[in-house]
Amino acid sequence: MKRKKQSRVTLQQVAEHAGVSRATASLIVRNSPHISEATRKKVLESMRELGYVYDRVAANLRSQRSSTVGLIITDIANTFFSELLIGVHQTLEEEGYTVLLGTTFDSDTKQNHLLSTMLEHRVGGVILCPVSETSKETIDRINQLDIPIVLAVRELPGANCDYVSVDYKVGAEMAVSHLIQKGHRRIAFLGGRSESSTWKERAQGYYDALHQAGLEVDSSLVVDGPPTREGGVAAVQQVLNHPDPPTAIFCFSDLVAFGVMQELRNTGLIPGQDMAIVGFDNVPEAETVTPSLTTVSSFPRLIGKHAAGLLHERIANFDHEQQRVILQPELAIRNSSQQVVGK
Amino acid sequence: MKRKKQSRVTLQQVAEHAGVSRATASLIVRNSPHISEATRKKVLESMRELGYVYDRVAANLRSQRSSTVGLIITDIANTFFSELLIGVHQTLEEEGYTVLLGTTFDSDTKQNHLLSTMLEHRVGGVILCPVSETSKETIDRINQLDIPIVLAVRELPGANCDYVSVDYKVGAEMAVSHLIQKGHRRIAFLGGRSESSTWKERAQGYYDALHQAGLEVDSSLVVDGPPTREGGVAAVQQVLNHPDPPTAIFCFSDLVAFGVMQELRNTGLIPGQDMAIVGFDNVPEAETVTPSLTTVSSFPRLIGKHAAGLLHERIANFDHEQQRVILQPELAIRNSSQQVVGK
DNA sequence: CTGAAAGCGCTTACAG
DNA sequence: CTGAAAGCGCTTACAG
Repeated sequence: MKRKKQSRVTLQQVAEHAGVSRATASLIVRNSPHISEATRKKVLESMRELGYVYDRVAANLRSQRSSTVGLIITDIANTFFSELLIGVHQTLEEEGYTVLLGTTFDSDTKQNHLLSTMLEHRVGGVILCPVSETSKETIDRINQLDIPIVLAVRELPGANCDYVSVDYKVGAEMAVSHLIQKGHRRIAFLGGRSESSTWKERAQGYYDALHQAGLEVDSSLVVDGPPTREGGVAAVQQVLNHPDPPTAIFCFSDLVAFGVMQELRNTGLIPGQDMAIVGFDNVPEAETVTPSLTTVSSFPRLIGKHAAGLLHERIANFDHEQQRVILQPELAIRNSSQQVVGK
Repeated sequence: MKRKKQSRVTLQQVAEHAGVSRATASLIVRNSPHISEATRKKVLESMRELGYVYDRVAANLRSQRSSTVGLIITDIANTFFSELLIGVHQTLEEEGYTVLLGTTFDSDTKQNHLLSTMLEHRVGGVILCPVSETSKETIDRINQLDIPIVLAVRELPGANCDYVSVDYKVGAEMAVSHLIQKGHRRIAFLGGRSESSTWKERAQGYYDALHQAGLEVDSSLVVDGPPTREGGVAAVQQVLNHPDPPTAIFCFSDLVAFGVMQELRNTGLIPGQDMAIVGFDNVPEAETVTPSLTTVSSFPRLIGKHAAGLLHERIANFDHEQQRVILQPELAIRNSSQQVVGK
């Protein structure tokens, strides 16, 4: 059975069918109040009968508006980002936006490509979780087009945009101070890209906590790498071969922590008992893994909500002054860090 | 510093700047081969200088094409769906599509709303992971508009669409047969919405495996519920109060299994030792949880790839005959089911 | 409320 | 390759 591709029903056809002008029909789809109830009903009925579907794309083209927004993240397989996405979606869909999603997998090329595509699609704004080596030109390009952009999660030096994130430095400080309080003196910091602002801020918190306790930083206990399970596995291997190995590990993220715990088991060590572990993010899995993971809550869904809110404001008022929202993290203490060190 | 919203550079302006006609400029942005190298270079240079951004929306409107595709899933926080999303994205972005993402959280209202919005945005097609109680009207509506649609993960009775999924029945059979082989005679089936095709198929596999082993089905060991961690917690509570409790649990999904394991621990039972557990999906966490979870691999990323492939074909050739892709699952045997029952 | 006209930024088709 | 014209489906502005 061959089916002919029927063309879309237009507002013109609806108007004819209902016996009104196209202008009137247009007012009705846009919910104008200056229409008598009788006409409105008649036209809505015609739409239903003809199976009319509003063409938002044509409308946006004519009125120079946009009802889409781009969201670019680095890794959707990371629960942190799927939570952030939920926050963005919830807020933006309420406001009537549709979200174009792109995942960069931390590739700058991919990021540029995605941004171009989104701009070509006339997005009204972009929420960007930038890749580590994002160039300032990337942001400049968007600013020049006067497309509102909100950075989330990672800051870009010199970028002139709204920014929303969590205070990673304070989070790292909380985590490391907690370990120190449990008696640990040799604490490693594993995983994460050392180029990224998110890593640098955590590193700063890590240093600060050590200094406050009068401990020296041993840079051989700081090993960066991909912020993934595999990255955790690789990083912990390096540290375990250390002549004077650590007794506790502060991990860049929960994902890294899971890799670390897995690899510890592989080498016969029991995480939480032979080695204290603290993660970062507080993903749902952190609660259910064994031992349950002490970690820093970074509230990704809330980050998403705030980013969406800022973007919405910025779209409404482009010249609004630049805003920064920095959420305060919280330490969730669980079993992976409870053992007190007794020498 | 007030900035005036500058309007978009148009192809017309580019043409004028380069001293060619608008038609020629249009041919160049569309990579037509009938253009001399010199002209092409000149025009591309003008584009760069003026900061031209191709307006794909206007182009699509004129040419009656679409470069977007809708993807509707039920829960992005579920790794199964984020993996599926990755598969869809990878395939579709290669083909030049941009993905509009929507999450229904299993609400029919939300699903209808998302579909409407996507149709209004002129999507070229839709990949739908339908909510459990999707009405046939929902699909009819899309079919009437001649918008290609591919169903993924859940089948809808009577829906006249391409479909891609995993053979859940066979997967469930593998899981339950494995438990029977380990000596279990009382095996519960926990979690999942009993209205959904994905549940029914698993249930069928569960029944079949029991029958093949000459075991009777005890319907009090079958407890449905939300396909989430919380659902697992709730379901296992019911079964633990059973006068003749099971020795093994086949869970609707890994997520349910994690909830089950968590709750077992809460009640003082050791998962994998006091109670054998098998999950479904094989999410990354299944490997790292303790005990590591025996589970059925359902290859969500591959499902996504196939769904995207089918949609792409269907867009290219609307009258192509209806296709079904059913992937074969695999059992990943780990520690949560290794204990042999000795009475 | 209506009607006729113009225009958003592009593509298409056609005569040169 | 060019140029002028028409049109995708809508909104806008304006005279009635």
